Order: sequence, then C-alpha cells, then structure tokens
Amino acid sequence: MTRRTFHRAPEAERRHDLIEATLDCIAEFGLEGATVRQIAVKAGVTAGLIRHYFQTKEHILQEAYRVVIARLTEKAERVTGDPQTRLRDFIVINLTEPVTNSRSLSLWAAFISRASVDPALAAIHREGYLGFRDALEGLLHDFLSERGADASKERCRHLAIAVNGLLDGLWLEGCLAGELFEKDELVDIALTSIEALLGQTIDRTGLSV
Amino acid sequence: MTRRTFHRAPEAERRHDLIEATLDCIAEFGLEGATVRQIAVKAGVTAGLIRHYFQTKEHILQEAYRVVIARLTEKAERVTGDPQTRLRDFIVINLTEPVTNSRSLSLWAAFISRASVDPALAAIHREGYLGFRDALEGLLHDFLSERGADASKERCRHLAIAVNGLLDGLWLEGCLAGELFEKDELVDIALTSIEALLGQTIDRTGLSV
DNA sequence: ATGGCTATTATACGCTTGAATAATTACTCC
DNA sequence: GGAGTAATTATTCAAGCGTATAATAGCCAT
Repeated sequence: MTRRTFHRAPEAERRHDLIEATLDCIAEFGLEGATVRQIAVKAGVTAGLIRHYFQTKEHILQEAYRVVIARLTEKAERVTGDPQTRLRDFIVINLTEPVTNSRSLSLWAAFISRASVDPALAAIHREGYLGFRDALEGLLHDFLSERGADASKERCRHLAIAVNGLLDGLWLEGCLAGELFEKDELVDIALTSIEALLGQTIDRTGLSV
Repeated sequence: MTRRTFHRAPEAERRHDLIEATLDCIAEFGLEGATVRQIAVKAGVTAGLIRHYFQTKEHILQEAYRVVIARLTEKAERVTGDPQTRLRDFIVINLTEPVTNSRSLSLWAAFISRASVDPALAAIHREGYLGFRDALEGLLHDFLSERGADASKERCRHLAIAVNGLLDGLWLEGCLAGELFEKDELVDIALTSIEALLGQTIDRTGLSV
C-alpha cells in the first residue's frame, strides 16, 4: 500500500491549476460533471486537496466564474489607439477567438444559469456586466464626439444597449453555430450593423475582411 | 402506516404537470436542484411516478426542453397580417413578457449549458434555432420585397443573422436586467436599430410606445 | 356492488456526492 | 542531514441521487 508521489506547489500555482481544472470539467461535462473528484483528476491531484485551498465547492466555483468573466471582457476593455480603432478592435475582439467559441458559451451558460439561483454568482455577474457596458458606452462617446455627432449621455446609453445587445447576440450565434459562418462574416455583419446604428462609417483598414 | 390518498389522472395531464414541475424546479433551484424527488414534490406526487411516465430523467429533461423552446418561439412564429405588421409584432413579442423575463433565461441557460455536452439536447436546440431564424428570414424577405428593396437571398440571410443577433442580445439584456430598462425601452431600441439595419422605417402605430 | 386493471405509493438498493479527519511525505531551514 | 512543518494523500461519513421493484388503492366496466 504505497502512496502516490506528489510535489508541493506554491499556493498561487495550485489554486490556478485547480480553477483551470474546474473550467475544463464544466466545459467538458457540464456543471453537474464538475465534481470535486473529477476536478481533482483533471488537476492531477486528489480530491481532498481542493478543500485545502477552497473552503467549499461554492468557493471554487465563484473563483472560476470570476476567471470566466475576466477572460470574456479583459482584452476588449483594454483596447488602445484613436476612438475609431478602439471601437473597431472592441468589436473584433468580442466576435473572434478566443472570446467567441463553443467553450466560452458552455462556461458562460453554465454560470449564468446558476447565477439565477445563487446570489453570490449573481453579484459577480452584475459586476462584470456593468463594467463591460460602461466600457462600451465610453468607447461610443469618444467615437461619436470625434465625429462631431450627438454624443449625449442619453444617446450613448441607448446606443450602448443596442450595440451591446447586437454584440451579445452575434457572440451567441458565433458560439452556438460558428461553423455556419464564414471567417470574419460575423465581424463584417457587426461592423455594418453598428455603422447603421451609429449613422457613421467605420474604417476597416488593417482588418483581414 | 396509512398511505397517502391520490387520484388517477389522464396520462396527458400527468405528463404535462410533471414537465411543468420540472421547469419550476430548474427555474427555482437550477438544473442540479431538479431532482426526481423535488420534481415530485412540486407536482404533488411521489418520485416513483416520474419513472412511470418517463423512462429516465434524461427523457423528462428532453421533453421539458422542447416545451421551453416552444414557449420561446411559437408565438413569434405565428404572427399574422401584412409584412410590416408581422415583422413588428415578431420583434415586440420577443422582447416583452412572457418571452423576456428572468425565468425564461434561467431555463434557457440551464438547457443551453447542458446542450453543449449532451447530443440529444443539442439536436433539440438546433431544430428550434433554425426554425426561428428561418421564420425571421422569411419575414425580412416579405418586408423588403414589399418595400421594393433588395431582398436577395444572400442579403436576407445576412440581415436575418444580424437582426436575430440583435434580438437575442436585447432579449438577453432584458432577461438579465429587465428592471434597468423603462417599459418598452428595449422594444424601442430594437425597432430603431432594425430600421437602421434594414434602411427602412417601421410604422409604430398601435404600439404603446 | 365488485373484480380487475393499473396509476400511484412505498421502500429498498447501489452509487456518487461534498465534506471531514487521519495519516503520510515532500520540502525548508538551521 | 535531520527535524519540523504543512501540503498532499487516503479514508471515512452521512446525505442525496437515479433507478428498480413490490405493495396498494382509485377507478372503470360489468
């Protein structure tokens, strides 16, 4: 009866690995397939270790959800350049890999469905959502201002809702049925649609479309 | 040790009640809270009865998913009147109760997340999705034709994707944060945005906006 | 009114779950 | 290089899961 060998990892690394393993399990088997034992197998450790780093399973799920939201939003929120470039890159980033793929949707949907019945997850969601929409509202404000168009708070809010809705919806379609679209087709639809929504043209120079 | 009394219900009624109970459980407790015992409690029967009507729990979940999809799409797919009215009603129906509310999203997200890892549910999803988008594509074709605008297959397909994306996204926002929007605000945004996408005006006569 | 059919209840079974605790071993520090 | 520490493994536990089967009772035909 010999024990399996192991190595002692730094806390940050171990926590990271366990969260990644959790996300892998959710993407592969769904939320109900993300058991402590399955997560442990994915991470190459034994189940008991999870409780050493996370008080309960709820806790590791919350941390995992934060990571999911961060991955979905962090790159888009960090666009740089002039207003038009930032807006355009924001759109492109949200509708291409790695944000738009089936794994993203699996993870997002799993957590969203649980967020409806779990206040802690709901709070994490709202935080990420508002941050994202605020970022978009800011981008629109700067873009419209530079064009000398109406950039009132009210208009920006409405447009942010509409553009956010459009991006969410196209993201959804891309995740659910990405293979039905040609490369960059979604991005092209998004740019054309947003041009129509804003009443402005968006330069496509430098895009692969 | 006296048994509880009961009444023998017609099969169709019992199956319907059990499916409703399943949806109630999912909306209230999430998928993992929809256990056969909890479903039975909601339906006012005992757990064993579920297996009398559904071979496995998988089966009742599949039936329940069909009901969810039907509720999300059936009313919108049955709009009547001239092309403009049909298109407008399609939009309104999708962005107001009972399609747009938090319960709808809870149910939808729960099943979508599971559909990613369950082929049977994935098939049910795709069937419903394609039907919905085809209906929209038809509406757009009729609407654009009547206006004498370009209604080519390629353009209708692109517009259907964009409009579907917009509706999905606004639906999502309405479900997730309905209380952040004023009454009919989402519908108004949708109509304005779709006018921009189509390059056509949509008469709002008869709407409460 | 009653006998038979079957919808329904009741109970049990084997498994898996999240969690708790005890035993061990890899690594740090002196 | 040996002792101490705590990260990790191993084991256990009660609860809840889906499923299976036996017992019961509501209801319909006669």
